[in-house]
Amino acid sequence: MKLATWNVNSIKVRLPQLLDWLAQAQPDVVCLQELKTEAAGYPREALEAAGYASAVNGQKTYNGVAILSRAPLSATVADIPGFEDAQKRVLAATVGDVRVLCVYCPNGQAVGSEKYEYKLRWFAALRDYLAAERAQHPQLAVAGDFNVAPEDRDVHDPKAWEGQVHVSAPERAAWQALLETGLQDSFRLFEQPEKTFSWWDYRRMGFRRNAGLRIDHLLLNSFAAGRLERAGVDRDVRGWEKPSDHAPTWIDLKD
DNA sequence: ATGGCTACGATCCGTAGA
Repeated sequence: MKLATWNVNSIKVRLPQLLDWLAQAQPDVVCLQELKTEAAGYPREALEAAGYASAVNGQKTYNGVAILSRAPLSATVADIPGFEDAQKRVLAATVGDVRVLCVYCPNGQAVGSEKYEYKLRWFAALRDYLAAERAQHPQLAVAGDFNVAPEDRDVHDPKAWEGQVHVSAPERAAWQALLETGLQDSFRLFEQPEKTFSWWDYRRMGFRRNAGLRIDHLLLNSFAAGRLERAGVDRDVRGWEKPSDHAPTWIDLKD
């Protein structure tokens, strides 16, 4: 089973690239973030024609997440149960024997801002949700845009980013707390090329300079991690016409 | 020191992303 995550930065604008990438990469399950549309504007039929069922938690203009799957999706749950939040950032579904959570974690804007405080509160709620899900499901995968670069090697210029939002100590501690529910960062279970990133700024030729961050992640509990064969980033997609600022990030699990 | 691009929604600029 190939499981991927991609922040598409508008599903309407990115549909052609998404269809091209699906045909090329042949993933079985895909978590999408930043749909920027309500379910009514979601291209369900086009994706069905490409062979994928969709579960959608949409929102106008901002946020919005979906899970695509070739196999049927069941036990769909939107948002973080018990956490009051108007922003559509979370969607869970079961595919085969794997519980899949799609997450679009808050950006945080700037350290100390109101949005930063929201980001930390949101991560605490996610942590509790993951702990509960892990207790309920033998195999758990959490995939999405976490908006945290876990270590300095996940940052193109750690000195320039020091203390900034996405790398600040409280955000990295919040990331660590997610792992401590019993999850592993699949990407780091393999030798990986240095300076592998999943996001590059649209400005200042960020992609051409490889001025990026690794902020899109796939977390697995130990049972799911035992099936892990490969992990990577489809970096080329960031160089396509009219790209998202994120590249698809994926893992292969043994069947 | 700032903004640099892209998407969106209601315009011809503000908000947001990271």
